[in-house]
Amino acid sequence: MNPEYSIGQMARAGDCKVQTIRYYEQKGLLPEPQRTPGNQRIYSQTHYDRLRFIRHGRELGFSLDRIRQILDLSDDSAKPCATVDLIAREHLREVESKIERLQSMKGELQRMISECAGDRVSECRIVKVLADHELCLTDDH
Amino acid sequence: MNPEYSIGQMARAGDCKVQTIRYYEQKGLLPEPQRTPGNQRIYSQTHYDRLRFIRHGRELGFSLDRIRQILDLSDDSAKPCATVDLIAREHLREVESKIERLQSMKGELQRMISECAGDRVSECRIVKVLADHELCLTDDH
DNA sequence: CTACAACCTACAGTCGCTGTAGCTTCAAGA
DNA sequence: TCTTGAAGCTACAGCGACTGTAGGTTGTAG
Repeated sequence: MNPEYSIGQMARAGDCKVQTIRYYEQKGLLPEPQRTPGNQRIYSQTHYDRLRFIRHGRELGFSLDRIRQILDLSDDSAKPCATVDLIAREHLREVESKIERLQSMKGELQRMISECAGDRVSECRIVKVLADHELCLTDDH
Repeated sequence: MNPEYSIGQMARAGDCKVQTIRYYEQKGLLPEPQRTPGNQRIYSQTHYDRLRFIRHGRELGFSLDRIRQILDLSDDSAKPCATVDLIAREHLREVESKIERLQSMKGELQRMISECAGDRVSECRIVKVLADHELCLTDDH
């Protein structure tokens, strides 16, 4: 009745490698499961759900530490969820600032590439811009 | 006449740690500089420029390997710069796809956060969405 | 001469896995 | 029942790009 999963089935469910699951166990994110008489791990539905939780968090870019925090908080379902909210908001802010940084990289890269008309390295705009930060700053505005 | 720099001055110029410079040397990105009689590194203008080049590349998100490639190519100034162009274009593509992935993370995070109205973890939308990927997929469109 | 900052080497640790070596266990087919 | 091959096991090294630490030496200003 209670479903059981091998580590391979877990890996497929979580879209990750078998080693990743053992790594989560080692890092304390997944509790140690029971073993078969031959020492192989057997996971319960609880483990399965927890792994999916972790993997989804990872997909959203949460660090394992933050996922651990959220898991700890959500283990006690009576607790207020303000802290979870806070963690998520902080993470959102970080994602936004990463996007901003990448956007400005993108802009600079595009400018650099579009200006490369020379066919020798000695005239290459890309090399020049990389060599001299001022070139891209002064071009900027 | 020829300016010389200590490793500390280099670090300030490149906006990085002293260890980072030693690391670049170890990885073969910066050539080994001369030393004082007391075994301290003394850098020339060439080193200085090369460090700035590396650091600017890093700011633009290039890996050290790619920076090394570009440096190798630009050392021979007669070479055509098509390869440099190619590397830059490929890098741009990668930056763009990173942005896309982060944008979708951002969207999902915002949705998750905005829907969190409960005050107990047991009703927390954030915890629910993390636990059940379907919740965010079905909400998506 | 004395402080103290800056330098030196060598190595361990970070994050989140991933890969490898060398073994054992399990399940299915002959 | 035996065999084969996939899947599992432990233990550990490696990735990228640094960063930190320990324990020592050099350089410089007062």
